[in-house]
Amino acid sequence: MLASPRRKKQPELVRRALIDCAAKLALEQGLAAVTVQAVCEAAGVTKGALFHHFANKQALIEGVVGDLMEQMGSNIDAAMADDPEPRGRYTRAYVKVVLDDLMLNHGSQWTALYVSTLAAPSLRRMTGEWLARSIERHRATDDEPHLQVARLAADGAWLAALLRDDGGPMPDLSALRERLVAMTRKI
Amino acid sequence: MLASPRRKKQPELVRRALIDCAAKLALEQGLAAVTVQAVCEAAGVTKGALFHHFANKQALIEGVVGDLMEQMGSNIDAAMADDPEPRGRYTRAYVKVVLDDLMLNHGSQWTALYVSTLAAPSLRRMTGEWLARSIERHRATDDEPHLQVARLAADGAWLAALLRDDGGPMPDLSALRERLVAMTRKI
DNA sequence: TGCCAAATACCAACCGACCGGTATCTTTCA
DNA sequence: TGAAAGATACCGGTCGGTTGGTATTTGGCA
Repeated sequence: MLASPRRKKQPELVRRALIDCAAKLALEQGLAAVTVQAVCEAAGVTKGALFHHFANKQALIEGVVGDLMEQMGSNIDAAMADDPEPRGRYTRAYVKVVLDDLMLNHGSQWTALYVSTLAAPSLRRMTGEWLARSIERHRATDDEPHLQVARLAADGAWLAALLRDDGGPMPDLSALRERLVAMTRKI
Repeated sequence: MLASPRRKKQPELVRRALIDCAAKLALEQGLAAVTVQAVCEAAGVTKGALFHHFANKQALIEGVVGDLMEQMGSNIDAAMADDPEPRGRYTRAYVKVVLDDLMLNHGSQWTALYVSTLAAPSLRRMTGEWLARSIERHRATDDEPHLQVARLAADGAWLAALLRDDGGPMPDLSALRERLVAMTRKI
């Protein structure tokens, strides 16, 4: 990712910074706070730089979402690599990644952002298609109803974590994780 | 609800119209489409009227969300009234209401709006507190882990329905409903 | 019951702030 | 030196909200 360390300008880093700052703004203050100006200030560049890297604001947001999906995908792939049992492997990885993220980051740094994207119809379509492809790809091993329930519950937990970001503590997440993982093994 | 039919001005109806139009806009075109101007045009009044009924835009949106939660709550109460078994009654009602709504409205007319509210931190807090109170109220009968999983799965289904509003058809919702309801009865 | 002031309901016009986006110029690097 | 990277300055449009006024309704009193 890093270019030669001697160069002063590192456009790749600026691009990343813009995406990261947009993500941070979205999850901390809501999607409405993601203005071009705010993102530029947070990233320490001007609008000229932003519009040099992204054709328009929509492209920036899509960059954020794409980045998010990419991370999610590689996390799931990593979790799957450790699992010898083919049946339900994808579902187990999905559950683990989602719940571990919730436990580690105490409310998940991605949750709010992810949900933010659902508010805009265009981004919703983008996320939905990615998820559909992801599930379709593992249809051979993860198509049974009880596996679907496990994945849905993980999504629900993720939603619940979002809703209680100041409120009381999340009920035992590790127990829930074990319960859902166990659910993928029975029958 | 209706006042005397002869009167020309019926502020209660105008207030309702504003809330309804805001909700409609949000779910059809996303929360970003809910501008004060757009809501007023849809309701056939001017901005003066809107700001007479609501202190600011935030108050209008909160009105929409409050209305939504009220409907949800009364639907759940109605479903609970038909259930003789106390244990898991709330969870069963929750699952039924959520999934029936999804089945009936083919993607749910409320889903998109509900998720839209999650994008804004203030509304997120509002929704979260309502949900927490709702669960707390039924802690005596619905606090067991497998009931929590059922509710989370219902939430997940609701999220999944949102993501596939144009894509492929939802996998068998009525089967999922039966599965989750059955889950509330075992053990 | 009829009347009239006060409160309510609503409208038309307007405002400053800020939005996304562009045009143009300067700096930096290969 | 020429292309890429980024800065500065600016634009038209729209946003949430206000102002000042006009209808309509209501409640108290004769």
